[in-house]
Amino acid sequence: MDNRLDSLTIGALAEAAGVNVETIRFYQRKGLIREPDRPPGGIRRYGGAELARVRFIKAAQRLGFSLDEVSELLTLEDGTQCGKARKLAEHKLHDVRAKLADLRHIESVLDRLVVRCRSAKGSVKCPLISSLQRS
Amino acid sequence: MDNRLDSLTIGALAEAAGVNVETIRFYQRKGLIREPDRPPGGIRRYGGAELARVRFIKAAQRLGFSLDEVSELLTLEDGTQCGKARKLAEHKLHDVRAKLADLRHIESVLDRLVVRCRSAKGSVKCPLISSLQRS
DNA sequence: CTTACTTCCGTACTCGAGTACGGAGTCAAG
DNA sequence: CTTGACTCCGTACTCGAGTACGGAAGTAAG
Repeated sequence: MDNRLDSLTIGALAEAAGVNVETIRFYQRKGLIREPDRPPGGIRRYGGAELARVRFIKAAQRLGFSLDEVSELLTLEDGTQCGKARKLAEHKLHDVRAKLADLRHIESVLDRLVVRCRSAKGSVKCPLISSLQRS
Repeated sequence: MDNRLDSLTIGALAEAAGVNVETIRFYQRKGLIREPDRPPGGIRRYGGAELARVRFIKAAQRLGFSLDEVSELLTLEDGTQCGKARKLAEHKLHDVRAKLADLRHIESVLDRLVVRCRSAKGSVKCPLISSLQRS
């Protein structure tokens, strides 16, 4: 079919996926992508399947999944075990919401302090610093 | 004044600040807290000032400041350079808001996918998995 | 005085996700 | 057939914030 995509060197694969060669090798060591057989005394060739995998990994990472979690997702590649995939996503969503709550709290505290600092021109002590000293 | 707080061993200091002894030693190496002189052949004693510093560090960390940033904040301890402190806080607030935006986006994508997975009972392919394969 | 707990100190390890390095082998162009 | 680029492979390093280890020396209680 698509010959350009079926005999990629590791460099071409990396380029096509927008990652570093070392990243491909790192994923191989982690078992995230298959390491094609090496023709005796030659170099390995990669196909569209490997490219798709690297892209899958990157897409999952953008949603906040760690490589360990990605490797679980990869075992569900065929799309027939939606329940398991959903569980992983629900769990991640939960994590994300927890982080959001943390950050929102930090945002509000920081925002209040910044506002106080802005209107503290010449006040005795910096509100930010004294807040840190009190807490 | 408060003798209990003015001759703390490193262990007592750590305990009082709610951190590990190794953490104190680590902060000392980083120059975040002063290392009291060691009486010849004796052990170091810490005072309320060191305890306040550890607490300051922990409070700043809770607001998202890294130890490098905390060490900048510590140079403003006297509270007379509110402008500088405010700049640091504004910058951090900016970072926090950027992270919030990222996370909100992730949340919405993940939430949509989870919802689709829930109502995809028996559909041909798991929406989450196919989304990862497409992106 | 002994025993058990701390301190001191340097070094090394942890986690996560890569990145860097160096030497040997291979491949394609001129 | 040489040159330069690329691959292979193992090992080591990066960052951030600690944690762990191990041996020597100090300290407190009985």
